[in-house]
Amino acid sequence: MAPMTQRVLHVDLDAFFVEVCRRHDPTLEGVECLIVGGRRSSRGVVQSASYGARAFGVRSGMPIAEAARRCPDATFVKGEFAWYKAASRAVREVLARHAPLVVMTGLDEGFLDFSGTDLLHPISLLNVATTIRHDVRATALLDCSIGIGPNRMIAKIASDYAKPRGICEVRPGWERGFMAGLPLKALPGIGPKTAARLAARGLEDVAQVQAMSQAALAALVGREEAMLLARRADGRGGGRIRPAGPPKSVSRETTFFEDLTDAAALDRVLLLLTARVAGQLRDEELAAGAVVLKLRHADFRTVTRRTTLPQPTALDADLLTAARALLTPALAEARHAGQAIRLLGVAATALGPAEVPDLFEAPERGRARGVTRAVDAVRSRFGFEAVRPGRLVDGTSRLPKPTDPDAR
DNA sequence: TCTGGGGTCCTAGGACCC
DNA sequence: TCTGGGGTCCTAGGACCC
Repeated sequence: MAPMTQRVLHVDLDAFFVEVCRRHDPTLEGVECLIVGGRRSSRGVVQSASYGARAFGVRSGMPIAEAARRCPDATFVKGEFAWYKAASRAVREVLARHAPLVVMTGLDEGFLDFSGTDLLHPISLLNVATTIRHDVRATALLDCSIGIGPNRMIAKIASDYAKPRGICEVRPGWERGFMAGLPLKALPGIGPKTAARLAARGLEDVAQVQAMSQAALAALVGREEAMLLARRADGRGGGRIRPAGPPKSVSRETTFFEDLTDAAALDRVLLLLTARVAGQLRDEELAAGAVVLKLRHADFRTVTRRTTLPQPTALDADLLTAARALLTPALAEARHAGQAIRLLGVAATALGPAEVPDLFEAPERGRARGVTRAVDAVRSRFGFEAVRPGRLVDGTSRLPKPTDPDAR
């Protein structure tokens, strides 16, 4: 069967984190330079900056300290993941009213697939996009930009081009012309490293790639990469839009306010991270087949250690045992290298469906399962913090603060 | 200026088996 | 005695994305 023409909308919310924070704190409504990511003195990076702050050169991913230097009068806020999630869900519901298939690819963006709809009755996607922008504004109190194109890649780049509060349509046949004006780093999958590697070979713009023969391009970057680059420069790419499957990994990590060397303190953090990972696994009815421990040394070198579990599990104790067995030697290596620990993380991976209780399992495991069910029940009513791991409860074993305790 | 947290996918080497 | 090659699983690291 011939592939039918794709018709795709990409909806991208404008300064999403910033605007959601404003809706939750009316005192922020008039603030021109608003930066979300953490307190002024925190060790974090900018998650999102208002357009006012962007005028000062503030960008997401930039260290907070740098943002504060560029925009000294900015207001810094942290925000709450739960707010973003709720706002994202509200937007998703609006989008779902307008398209047969909606796939969110982040909290603040999603694709709408209209492929084949024009066979039934021709519709103007420009009109649809205009209606969606009004609906999102009215329902979720947020602005968005929309890109329309014959495939995912084009629609996504078009929405970026339309920002803020705009709509950009690229009709079939216009792809090459639209792409010609872009730098290579605007292409999906071309990040800072690849862009630098291509630039070292004299390749910086899409137009250059378009003008080259396949052979000349292959001589520069190799046959494989040449084919990929040429395809994208031509405006083809993105693949089919399909609903996201189950997650492939679940992880929690934290960067400390100060680098740590104390093994006992690190173990307490490990306990908490593991409990959060395990809790999410059970929420989503998944079991882990392997555990990955992540350390970042003071010099920013990142080390991961992985181990396969004897059996799939979502129990705190199982994951903790595995994580601890990884932490001890990894910590010894760091100590040997004279490195304090900047970040600690735990991931569950090789995920599968929740384990079926084994009829012949050891009685302790059955008890652990029962206690876990009770803990989950309390948490589902009162939140994760309602039940804390035992070693974190007594006052002497306080968790090191991952974030700056000072107010902004 | 000093670098977050949550993910996905790819590569590459070594072990092990046939 | 020396020597294949393919397939799969496991692990570590890295690039990229939002």
